[in-house]
Amino acid sequence: MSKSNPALMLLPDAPSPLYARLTELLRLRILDGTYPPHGRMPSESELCAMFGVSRITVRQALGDLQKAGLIFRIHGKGTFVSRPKAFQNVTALEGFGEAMSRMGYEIINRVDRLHDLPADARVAQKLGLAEGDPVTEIRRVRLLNREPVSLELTWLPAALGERLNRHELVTRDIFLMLENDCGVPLGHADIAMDAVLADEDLMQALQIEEGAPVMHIERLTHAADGRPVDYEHLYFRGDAFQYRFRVDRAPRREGRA
Amino acid sequence: MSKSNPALMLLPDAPSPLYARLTELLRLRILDGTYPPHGRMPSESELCAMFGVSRITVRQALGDLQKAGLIFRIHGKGTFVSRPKAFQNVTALEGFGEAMSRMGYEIINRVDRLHDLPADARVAQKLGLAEGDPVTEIRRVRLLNREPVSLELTWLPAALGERLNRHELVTRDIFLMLENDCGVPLGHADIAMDAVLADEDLMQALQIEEGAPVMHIERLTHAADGRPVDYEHLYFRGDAFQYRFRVDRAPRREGRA
DNA sequence: TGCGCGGACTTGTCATAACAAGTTATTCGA
DNA sequence: TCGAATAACTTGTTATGACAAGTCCGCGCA
Repeated sequence: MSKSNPALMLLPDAPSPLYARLTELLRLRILDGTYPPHGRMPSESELCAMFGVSRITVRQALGDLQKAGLIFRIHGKGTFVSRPKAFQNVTALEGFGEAMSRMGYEIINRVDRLHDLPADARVAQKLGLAEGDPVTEIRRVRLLNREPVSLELTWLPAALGERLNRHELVTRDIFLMLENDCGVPLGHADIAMDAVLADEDLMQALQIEEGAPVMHIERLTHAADGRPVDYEHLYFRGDAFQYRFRVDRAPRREGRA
Repeated sequence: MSKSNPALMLLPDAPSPLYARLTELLRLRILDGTYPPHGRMPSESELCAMFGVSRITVRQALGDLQKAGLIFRIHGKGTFVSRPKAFQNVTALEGFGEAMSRMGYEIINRVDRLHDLPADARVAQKLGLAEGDPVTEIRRVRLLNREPVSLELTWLPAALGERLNRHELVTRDIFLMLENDCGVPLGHADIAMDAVLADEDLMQALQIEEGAPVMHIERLTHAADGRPVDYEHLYFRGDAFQYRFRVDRAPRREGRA
């Protein structure tokens, strides 16, 4: 019924779902100021009329924008544009390089080690393999503007690890290579962080003093289907790096204070 | 039409939305093993028939479970239970006490300080106030099973801070008090983490040795409308605590393999 | 003047219906 | 026997319709 609607025709690809196109269109209007921060958006029924779509479609689009943090809704009042938004969807699972290059930093990875070996008990358990199954072990030092900021130990199932290009490991994130080159869509990661003191190995790798504070991050990344695909231990210099992100409040189920 | 359905009647409160009750029921069945990890759940139409609800309701419930990471869906195949799931939806903005009590730990807060004072430049900037505007400063040490795990410094606009009950600060999270008692729905938080060494103050507060590693978290929590409402510096003992959470890969626009 | 009540908005929930699109197993034809 | 078409599933998308519940404004009554 909305095939001839000019507004939606403007969007790049007709094949994608209607609500997705509407989401993008509204996102653009928010970003370009058509709907200014803290301003009220058209009501759901107005949007239905404007774009010739049903309310269920409008609500799906608005729901996505809400999840992305661009708008918020107040029952009985309306839908409003969120404030400027300092940093957007940093909640998202993102490689360190992805995040840094998005901010304009230059990242180089020094690959210290890259080889296959039998999985020890811990790695096997995390990756859902049997002890002794072949895994690829990667040890990298990441340099941000020539300064070492982190030491990263990575284990992948060897079947995946063998498909990584050693040369590209210097500049590209493993995440991107897994998704784009290996056809493994990523789903989520379980993360544990704590603070530790630098040991001998870390001192050398990160060029810091003994006893300097280091942030330790254990990250197990899963494919979209839930299979664990990438197990990492990351050590960040406490003095040179901050891990920043944004978390959203879960939709509150009634009042179970 | 589903008023007489026995399955849904088992749930505590009838007043809450149907899909929410269905979500909880399915969550229980997943947790108690009725639907085992990696097993297939009943199809959407089967669930419709089982509970006498429409597919739109079933899909909303399943969507919530998916967001919570308990299930995943494959187009054309079915809906499946995620693996064991070590820790759940910790992506959500959640108070420390909320998270710990959910895991069965006993939390006590020792309130060292609670008073109003003029905001300094940094606090004023973060909270969007003018320098010198009154803010409430709270200093707490959190004890988990009698052991100190964190030192927390909190600043709130005085208008909000005055509505907090000092007595309740001992056992309840500020987040919950803001939402339930002050009527301030929370939206998101911007977080920065790094590792530092314990100074004199931290040594005493957390009963650790000098130079012990401490995880430092700066957190600026915003209300649903984007207004900053709660600025905190948290210091966690590196040896006694891990910050754990889960992040999801950003939904890939189009080319999503 | 002030208070309450209702009407006109808003978003939230839910039902019914249909078709599209992806997966799997079966069946039929070469 | 092997392969392709197909039927029978699945989840994904969308429309239409209805009522509930929250907010706000103004009208009328005391």
